[in-house]
Order: sequence, then C-alpha cells, then structure tokens
Amino acid sequence: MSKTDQDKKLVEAITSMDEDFAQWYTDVVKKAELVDYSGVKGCMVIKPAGYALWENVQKELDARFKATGVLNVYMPLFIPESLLQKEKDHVEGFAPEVAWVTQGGLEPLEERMCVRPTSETLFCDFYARDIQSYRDLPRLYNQWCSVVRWEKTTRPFLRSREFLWQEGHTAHGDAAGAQERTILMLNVYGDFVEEFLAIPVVRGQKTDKEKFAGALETYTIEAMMHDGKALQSGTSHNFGDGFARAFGIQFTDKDNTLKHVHQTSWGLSTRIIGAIIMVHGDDSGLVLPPRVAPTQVVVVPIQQKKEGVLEEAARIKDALERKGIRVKLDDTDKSPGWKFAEHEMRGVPLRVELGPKDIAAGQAMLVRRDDHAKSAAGLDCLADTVAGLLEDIQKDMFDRARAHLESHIYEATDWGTFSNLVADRPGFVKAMWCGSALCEEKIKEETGATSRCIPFEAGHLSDTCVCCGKKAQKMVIWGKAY
RNA sequence: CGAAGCGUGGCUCAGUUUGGUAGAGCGCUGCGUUCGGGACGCAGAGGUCGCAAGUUCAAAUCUUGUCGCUUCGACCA
Repeated sequence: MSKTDQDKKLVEAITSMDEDFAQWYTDVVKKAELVDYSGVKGCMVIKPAGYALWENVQKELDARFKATGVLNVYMPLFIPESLLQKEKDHVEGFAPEVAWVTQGGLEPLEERMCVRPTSETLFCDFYARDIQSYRDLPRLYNQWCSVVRWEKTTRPFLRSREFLWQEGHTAHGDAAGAQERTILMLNVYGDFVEEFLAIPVVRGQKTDKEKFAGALETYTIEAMMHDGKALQSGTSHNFGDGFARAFGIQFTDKDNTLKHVHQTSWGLSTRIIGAIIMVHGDDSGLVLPPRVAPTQVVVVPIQQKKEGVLEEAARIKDALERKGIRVKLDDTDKSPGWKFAEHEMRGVPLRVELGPKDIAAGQAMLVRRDDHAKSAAGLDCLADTVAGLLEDIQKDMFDRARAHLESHIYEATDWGTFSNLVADRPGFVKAMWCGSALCEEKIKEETGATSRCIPFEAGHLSDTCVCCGKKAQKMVIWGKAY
C-alpha cells in the first residue's frame, strides 16, 4: 500500500486534532473502545479498555490515600430531601442538577429522596452520631462510588449524568487540622496526576465564585489539554465548621468542652481519563503513559506461521511478564500492518516486532508509541531494555506535556492584551485581579475565560486589576475550561 | 434549557428533492494464498429504513407527534 493510501486510511479512522479537536476526541474514545453510548440518556457504557484505565487509577490512588491514613467506607445511594437541605449553600448549589426518587414500589414516598450528587450530607449525618470524643478524631474516610448529576449535555468521561469517582470526607478537631488535610490531599492528587499520568498541573486555590457549594476554601489542580483548554482534574475543599454547625457534629475535647469538628472533602473522577486522552493523544489515537497503561507492551510477530516465530514471541512475553511488565502477544491472523495501527490507536506505549530476520539476528525491533522511534534490541537482555524504555517514555511524555503547558501560559497587565490573548492564543493567561466577583463575571462574559485558580506559586505582574484597574489583590490564572 | 445537524445490516454512509421489488464500502463467517505500516481471491450470512399515528392502490421517501444521538451556547467535576 502506498504512503498516500495509508495516510488516507488513518484520516478516515480518526479526525485530525488540528482540524476538529472535539471530533478527534469523540473518534479516539470510540476507536480505542474506551466507552460506548448506552440506551440511557446521558450515561455511558465504560468498556473494558476504559474501565481498565479507571482500575489502574483506583489502585494507585487508593494506595496513596491509605498511606496518609485514609480508610474506605460506603454510604447510601439516596439522600432524603430534609438531609440535603440542612446546609443552605450546599443545597442551592446542587438543587438544579439532582435526580429525585418519588416512589417506592407502588407507593409514593412521604419524603422524596435524591440520588447522591455528592455525599457531604450523608457523611455529616453519620459523623454527627459517630463522633463523640477528641479520641475519635481525625476521621479520615473515603468512598469509591458513582454519583448522579442531571447534566443537560454530556460527553464521554468529561460530563455524564452518572460518573464514577472517589470522595474523601474527613473530620478534624481544629481548623488547622482541616486545612492541613485539605492541602495534603490536593498534593496527593497533584503528585499522582504528574507522576502516574504524566500530566503536569497547576495547583492553586479557587476564587469564591468558583468554589464548592458550602466550602470555606476550594483548592484545585488544573491541567491543560492539547487544545489549550483547562480541565479541573481534582479538587480539595476545606469546609471549616460550617457543615458541622448545620448538622450538629460535636465532640468533647480534652478540656471537657463541646466543640464542632472542622471538615474537608476531596474528589477525583473518571473525568481524569478525558485528561489522559486530551493531554497525550495524537492523530493516530490514544497515547497512554506506561504507568497507567493496562497493556504496556504488545508483541507483534511477523510471518508468525514460520517455524519458531511464535515460540520466540511467547518467550519474550514470558520474560517481560517475569519482569513485572504488562504485556500482550498479538497472535491473531490479522496482518502486521493492521496490528501496528490497531495497537497505536489503543495507545499501547511500546511495540515489540519480531520476525524471522530478527530471530536470525538475535534481536527484536522496539517501537515507541509516543514518538514513533524505532530501535533494535538484543533478545538476551530484552526485558531490561524494555523496562528502561518504558521509564523513558513515562518521563518524556511528562516533559513534553510540561513544555506544552509552560509554553501556553501568557501574562497580561492590561485589558487589551488580556482579551487578545484569550481570543487568539489557546492556553492560560496570568493576570492580576482585584478580588471582585464582578470582574470575574465581566471577564467571563466578554472573553469566555474563567478564573482557573490563584496558583500557590504566587506571582506579581502589576499593582492593578487587569479588568477594572483598581488595586490588585491576587494573581489569577485564567482560561477557557471544559 | 436555547440553536443547528443527524437517525437506513455490526460500522460509515448512498437512496428521500420527484412515493413504485432496500444498496455500497468496511466489518463478520468458511476455505485457500499471504504477512517488516491497516493484504488478496472465492463462497456466504446479515436490515419490519429510531418509534408511533396519518395520507395513499403503494411510504426509507410526504404529514404530524415522539424518542435518541452529535456539535455549539448557558449550567456544571
């Protein structure tokens, strides 16, 4: 097949990302068989390739939670209306998007119940009974579950009516304990996403306008997608004692006085899979970082019916498995070219090609998914070479994503520059802000950008707000978001 | 919830304007030849045209309703 024909075929399979990023995303999600649409409006079927990603995310993140003392629990799916209503800001924030159960069996319910959009109220209701003494604190609980939010429009992984996530809920004896935990968990997310998913993030605090309903402070990790748009990839909230007062969560302290607990919550959802796709993917499809990839290496035999080829390929598979590498041998009767394209589409980080010529030369060909680099490697120490290469790929993918992030963050000190940057340059814009929600509102209306966060690495660009010109309080990172 | 587009074998779509025996490519099944970037031949299987009502001798095609999907906007993780 000619080069032109080959290009044509690939273009037919996946829309070019520069041509139409939204369509590219949908194509990749479908072609890599991560999800399928379901008969349930706004809900997706997560297929084995997609769910395997989530399982790897769960496994790693769960271990990191537990290393900080967190224990897993499970809360009910339903929340009675009266419970949801106990904290005013919280119910106002979620009311527009909750689904209600009004009937049980054949009888209407006396009190309707919503399907949890998040479980703060359930944890609070539980903690009010569960916590008595300072000896019970801190409570560090987490649950893996799905939640329901009645979204109007949906996209695979990025927004669906039901999605999988984890939500951690902690209670502490004082404000400092809650604040410390809030930041700790934000950094657990940040480190996990950077180290495991090779996605660089900006860590910072949300403005009042963008913070969680009922929270004192919300912290976030913001990732930049290939198209320059932001994806809020994990959040950590400090509730202070607001929920504790609304729900009556009190404990007896060492000094024999009753005190309210201080709480936090933090969550990360299957949306992160959307980030993996949109940060690392290319026109051939998905590109998975080795640490999260369900299959890290695929062995493709060439002329597999020739004597000895499949046997040698199986030996390679065994050797890699002994090294702890997740490897598949593709011995289906498809042509090699078909297999190359297929496994690239699915994002397998490294391909091992093995044919009669290689065997004669005592080598195999290694082809990286991320940069398509091809090299020969001796069969005698192949497992070591592959293990090293997987580490290189993980590191290079992170470095590449970080270079993309850093080269797409701009600075503006006046309105003209700011609005032009937002309009013309995909990416984030750093600018000073007076602290007023009115300016945030105006910026959103006129440019489409929202405040992503006030980064921990504070900066000072000028003394005046980029929007109103009044005295600036903070430097904010602005951008268009998913 | 506003705007636009689309529903025809598993997938991508043609056919709808002008009503008249349901098509193509890919995929799938079997056999054979192939195999270093989506191979080829031969033989097959597979569709009440999203659903419902209406007009008509006759509806994938016209009318009305309804459901679903995609993209954009508002809302949101």
